[in-house]
Amino acid sequence: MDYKINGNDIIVSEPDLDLDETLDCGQAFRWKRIPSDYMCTYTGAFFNDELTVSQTAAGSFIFHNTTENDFLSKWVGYFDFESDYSELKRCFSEDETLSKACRYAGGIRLLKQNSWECLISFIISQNNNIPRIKGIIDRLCGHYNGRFPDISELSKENAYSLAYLRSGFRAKYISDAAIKTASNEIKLDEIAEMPIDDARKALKSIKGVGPKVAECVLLFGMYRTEAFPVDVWIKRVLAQYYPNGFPEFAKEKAGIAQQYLFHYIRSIS
DNA sequence: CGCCAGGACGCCC
DNA sequence: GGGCGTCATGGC
Repeated sequence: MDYKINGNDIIVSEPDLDLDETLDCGQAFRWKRIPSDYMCTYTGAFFNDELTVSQTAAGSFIFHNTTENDFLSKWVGYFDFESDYSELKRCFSEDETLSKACRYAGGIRLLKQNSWECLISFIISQNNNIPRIKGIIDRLCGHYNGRFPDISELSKENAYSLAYLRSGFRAKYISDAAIKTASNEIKLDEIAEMPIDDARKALKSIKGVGPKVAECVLLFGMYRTEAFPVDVWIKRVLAQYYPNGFPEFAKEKAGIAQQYLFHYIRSIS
């Protein structure tokens, strides 16, 4: 990853990033694409740090109105610029299906998101579709002047006071997650460091958090790349291409592989 | 209109 | 411990 400062912007060169593939692939729900003729531009946030970022036709990236300090301390980590995705994809390409998946959507990167926001977001995601997930999270943040509510704020709410979200049966789950986190019954920072099966068990003690949501929180909110969310699409991939199990060499980064496979299988189905 | 959405719960056997 | 109806809401 190479960058330079241009006035109030940071210009980044990074071949293994595609903004559409990364910011609109169902791992984060608050990025909005700005219509433009000549550039792909998104506005969004890493928890409560807002950003507007563009991908130029030439393939470089503009981090708008960003200081070098903010770029290095927040966005380099968020976009996982420290990891070498070329090397990762080279490694994945040892497997034929993964190789095809990497070629199909090789611009996906794993966003290192905020664990609290991820927990609430993926509780909302269950049995739901992406446009409606975005709508619910949009109403949630709209209620707090455009920022994501912190733990104590949301812990004061209940299923009735959250009716404005129109999140249906998920409202009571959101409330339970907030109350358990605010009371330190759930310590997200500690869970992030636990052996993965202990972390899974702890997350699933929250009402509305089952295997799939727990895995998403671990992967997207705690950067546990060995976490492997299994939904109907990934079940299909496993049955069709990996009847003898997922390849051992990719297990440490299985969650990133899952991102490529998810979009690949959907594109050919 | 009916089907389904990046599921989980509660209850059944 | 696997199978199944149910849970709100709205996109299509």
